Amino acid sequence: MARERKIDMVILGLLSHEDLTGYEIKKRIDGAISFFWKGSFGNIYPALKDMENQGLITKSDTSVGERERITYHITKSGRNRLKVWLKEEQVSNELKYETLLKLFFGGSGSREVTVHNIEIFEEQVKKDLRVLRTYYETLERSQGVEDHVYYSLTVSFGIETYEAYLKWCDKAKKMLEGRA
Amino acid sequence: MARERKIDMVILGLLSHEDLTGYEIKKRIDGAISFFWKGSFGNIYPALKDMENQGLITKSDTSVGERERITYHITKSGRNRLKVWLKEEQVSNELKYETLLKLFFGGSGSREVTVHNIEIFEEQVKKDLRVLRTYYETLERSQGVEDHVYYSLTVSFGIETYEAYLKWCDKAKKMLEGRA
DNA sequence: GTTTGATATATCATTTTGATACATTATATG
DNA sequence: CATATAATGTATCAAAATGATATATCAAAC
Repeated sequence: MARERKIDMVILGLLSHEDLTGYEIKKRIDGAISFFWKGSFGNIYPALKDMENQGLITKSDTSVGERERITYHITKSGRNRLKVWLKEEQVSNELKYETLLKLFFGGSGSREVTVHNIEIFEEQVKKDLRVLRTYYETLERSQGVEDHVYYSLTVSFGIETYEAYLKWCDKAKKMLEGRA
Repeated sequence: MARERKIDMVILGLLSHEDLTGYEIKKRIDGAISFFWKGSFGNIYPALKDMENQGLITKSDTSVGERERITYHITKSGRNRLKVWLKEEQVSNELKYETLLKLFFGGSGSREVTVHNIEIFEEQVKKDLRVLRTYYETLERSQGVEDHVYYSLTVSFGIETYEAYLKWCDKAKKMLEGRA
């Protein structure tokens, strides 16, 4: 993770649409984005401080009464930083499937355990797929907005790959149960 | 990443098959495993030291001449640790697609940039798919070995998902070029 | 004979994770 | 209406992962 802090791009991307607090940023990441990226408070708050010092974002106090609230706004410099990143050639997609790790080392356990692990994965995928399909239907009903194209494509990416997962689960279970 | 150090399981899994040095462990991870997990020296060496202290592995000096070489061997306790992990219910598959992040925030750039980013992804996937298919063919030609079932399934997982990626790339490009 | 690449161990700064601490405000439940 | 519970909000910390770099030996190519 050394080198370029990726969370910066997530934050800038979100702030390019609307002003947000750190907490709200976390909520956004936990939504549709969670299918292809993650973030935590321990990640977000330091990044916000740092980016403010760099002049990529500005903060404004929007506290109500006793309740502390710091809303962040993207600057021209921040928008530029985002554009530069979008144009950068090299991308790193980091995939870590503990499920496959367990499968790969499955020889150290029993076949039943391996099959069970696949079933756990299958259940999770089915659950996520339901959520993704709900997103997709909502998008279908509200067409025309330019940004929706991009959103829609990420959701369809999820649906496409998750369906491939399920197809594989079926195949894998059959193979392990000696039916293939 | 706090909590349970996952690299331990990768190392134990590899050592359950053969004795290895830290360098060799890195090489194994960079092979077929790299499609679903990663590891670095800064990760492996401290883990080896720590696991040796815990009694999960033992080290033996196999240096040749001046050349330093520390070979690690899994203990009964280590094998047990591996089995316990295999049986653990909760798994976390952490997927980080910078490609999708760029797509999601594509509205901040131009359509051409977005399409180009998809093409970069597409090229990488095609390249990886060729490697995976080579693995698969090699496996087909050497059947019968029990462990091959597990290996074969991870490879087929990769092929299945990478094919889904390509299918999506096609769809996405068409959509962005207004052909859908 | 010398440059290049593979083998080998190790550490470091930076980033991410996941948990926790602490406090306020809104909402639901009895 | 009181009170419990959930949501909002900022912040920090230890542990773990990343990616780069340092250092050195040995084999092979040129």
